[in-house]
Formats: sequence, C-alpha cells, structure tokens
Amino acid sequence: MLDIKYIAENLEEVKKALLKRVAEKDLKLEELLDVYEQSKKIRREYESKRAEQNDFNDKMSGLKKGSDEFLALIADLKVISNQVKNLDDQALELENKVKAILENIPNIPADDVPAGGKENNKVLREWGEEKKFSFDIKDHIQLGTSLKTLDFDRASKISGAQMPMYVGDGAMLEWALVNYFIQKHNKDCYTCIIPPHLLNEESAYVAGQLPKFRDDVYWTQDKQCLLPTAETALCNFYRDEILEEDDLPKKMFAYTPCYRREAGTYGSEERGLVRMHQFDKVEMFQYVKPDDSPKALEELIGRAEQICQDLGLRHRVTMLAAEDVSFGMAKTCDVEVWFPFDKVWKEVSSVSNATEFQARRGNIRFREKDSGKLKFVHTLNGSGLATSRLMIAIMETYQQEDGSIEVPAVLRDYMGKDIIKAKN
RNA sequence: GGAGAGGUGGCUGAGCGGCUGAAAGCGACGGUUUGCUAAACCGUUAUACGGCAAUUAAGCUGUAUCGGGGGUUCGAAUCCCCCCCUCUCCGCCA
Repeated sequence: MLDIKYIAENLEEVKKALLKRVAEKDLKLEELLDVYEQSKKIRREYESKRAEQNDFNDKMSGLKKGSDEFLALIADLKVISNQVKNLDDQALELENKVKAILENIPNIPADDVPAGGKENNKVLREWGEEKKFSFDIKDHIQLGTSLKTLDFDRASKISGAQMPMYVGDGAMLEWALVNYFIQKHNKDCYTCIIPPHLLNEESAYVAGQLPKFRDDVYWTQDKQCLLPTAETALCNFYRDEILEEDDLPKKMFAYTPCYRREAGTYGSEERGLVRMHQFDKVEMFQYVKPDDSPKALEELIGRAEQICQDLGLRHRVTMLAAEDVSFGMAKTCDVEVWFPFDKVWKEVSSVSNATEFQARRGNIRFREKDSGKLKFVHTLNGSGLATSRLMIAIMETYQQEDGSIEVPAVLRDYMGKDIIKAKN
C-alpha cells in the first residue's frame, strides 16, 4: 500500500517511477487523487455536521426526559442525525473507492531498477565456471529415479500432480540442506522462528497475497491459507506493533514448506522438482529503519550467494526489471543457480526490499529515538534458500559417471555420508 | 466438540445509554526541592485523519477509535446480533 499523501505531493515523480512497471493506461493516479479530494470534502462536511450533533449532547443530558423542550430537541436532532448518516455513507463509498484503487497500485520501484519486463533483467555478477563432464550426464529425474531418492510416481498416486516425494538419501539430503541453512542463520544472530503454516486473511493481505493473488494460494474451509512462503508469516510477526528504534534491525528466519497452487503454470521445460505445489524453504526476514534498507538488501543477497558458494554451485545474481518484481516490492534481486543438464539458470533465492509497503498495510512502526515520532519500518525478505531447486543443481552438478552423487563437503556431517549410491 | 467467564489507554483496573477519550493506581517523562542519590510535591502521558495558524514555528480545533463487523437510538465503551481471541471446567486426541 502506497501513501496517498505521498502520491498527492509527488505526483510526477511517483508516476514516472510507476510507469517503469505499469502501463500508462492502467495507471489512474489522477482519477485516484480526484476521488481522494472528493472523499476528503464529503468527510469534512460529515465532521462538521457530526460536531453539531455532538454539541447537543450536553444540552440533552441536562434536560429532563420527556419534557416539552426535550421532545422539541429530539425532533430537530432526528433531522441532523439523518444528514449525518447520509454524509457518512457518501464519504465511506468514496473512501472505499480510494482504497480499492490504492490497493491495486504496486510498490514504487527503486531508482536503479530497470524499466520493463524480464528481458531487461540485469545480471550483476556471476560465480563459478561451467563444470566439464567426461561422460554423458543425466538430469535430476533420471538420477533420482535410479537412486530411488525421488519418487514422483508415488507422489502423484497419493497426492496429485506436481508434488514432491523425497525418499531415503534424497530425503536426508533435503533435510541436510535445511539443517545447514538453519545453523548458518542462527549462528549469525538471526532469530529462528517456526511459524504456523495456516494463516488468516489479514496476514495474507499484509503480505500482499490479497486482494490480487487470492487464487495463487490454498484456502481451507476455515478461511485460512496455507502459507505460500514463510515471508507471509514473518512480515506479520510485528503487525500492529510499535518497535523502539534501538530494537532495530530485527533479523529472523524460518523454515517452512511452502504451498502454492501454481494454477496454469505447467510448462514442459519445468519438469521434476522445478515447480512444485509444495517445496521447502528457509526464509530470511528483516525489519529495519528506512535509511538502512538498501544496505540490508545487500546483506541478504550476500547471504544467499554465500550459501551457493559454500555448496560449490555455479550461480549468478540478477536484478529484476520493474515488471518482473512482485507487486509489493520496490526492488528484487534473484540468485540463480546453474542446471547442468538443461543448461539454464534457475532462481533459488529472491531477495526483496518492500520498503514501507508491507509495513503500511500491517501498521508496523517504530518510535524514532530523537523526535519520539512514529514511522513505518522497512521490511525485507529473501530466501536463504529454497531447497528443491538446489537439489536439482546439487544432484546434476555432483553426479559421477556411475550414477552416484557426491555429497557437497558442507553437508557431509548432516548427511553422515560422502556419497549417495544406489543400494540393493 | 460441550459448559461457563472475559477482552477498556504502556500496564493494573473502574465505568454498563448523554456530564466518559474514558476514574483511580502503577510505570514513563518534565519540573520543584537536594552536596549526590532516594523520597516527597507539582505537571505531562494514545493514535489516525481533517481544518485553522505557523516554519526564528511545532499551537488551537474538529472527527474517529474502549477485540472486529453490523444493528437499535436524537445519542452507545455501555443495549441487541454475528465473528475473532484469551481463560477455567468437561470430552476427545498427537
């Protein structure tokens, strides 16, 4: 949610920035401000009428109920009361209209974010060389099937399409990754959170899933959604709370499975574990002072990169162009790993600065130490990391000629073995 | 799932149709007193949005907010309905 006052005061600047991600015909800022002015005008009329009505309260309280004077006043007051209700209804209608428009305007892209769609994404840096193999390599599906570490057939039997099932060393490798991430973030003083996986509508709204993306998440019969990412839980952690300046930044992380409907996104090139209805992810999150958010974004990107390096996986960092950035974010950088078989880069971490967009929706503020004033915090989130795609990269990168898979050094203690082989 | 109790300001807690944006206490902040600290005393003590004034200023004023939403009423923290949450007891269960 953007600040309507900020839009009103910086119309041209806001417009210019938003045009990087929204087509001019869809951007109705002038209409928005117009309705806003109307709503303020009616609301002002309501308030003065209401003040008039309130003034009578003192008189009424002094009068004896049922006296002639009392009854005469009530007759007048009924008229005022009706006018008040009328104005209130009118104002409400306009205010709801303002809110509806405002809710559908995405965050203002940061200055350095390129305009336009995916094609304008900018590769910032790359790490690692493409690995040379002396044999014909297999993809992760072949590897997982022959090693019996992935079982897509049984997953679809007991659940449905696009569902994962990790088996044996596959499950252990997945769990090793999760453990490794948890240890790393915990050691660096991020607070470990295990949140509920079912969240209420308000939480989905604050995170930005509502109102626009209702169909992208699963809803239960109790009107709770299965979290599509732990970010949805973490950005609601301090909802409706006031933090002290000295308490910032707040850094936290959570491991959860993520549940996504992925309606209509089946693609032939997205096979196997690439896009599932359920995947595991460790999510990093920060609440920071507004001035600190660009620096915090770099920190989070750095952490995601470091993990890829620790795992010895070739990867790169991409800054997304404005249209590719998700609705509530001002800037997003993806960390992508290299899939040796398909020879493509795939996102394993998406790190974003929401600036005050989420904080405004969630009413998350901090008290400025010097002035005592309340300001919205900035929120940032980043995967650290999503495991299922890393699994693909690890399996394909570390495969041996005999079909076994070498376990990356940092995971060996968690796995209890150096190599994953087919057994019995 | 059944039966009850309750949700009021930073906290404790009164109020149960108009004089209550809300008593009292605690805490916090400012001041007086003081060699310093403590105590005592005095004062201040929410947020949002709007209007007027003002930027050698930061004041005055209106509206809204007593878990959330709706209703009754000239008028609702107070009455009615729905929902959410917390607690106690019973049942069920990892």
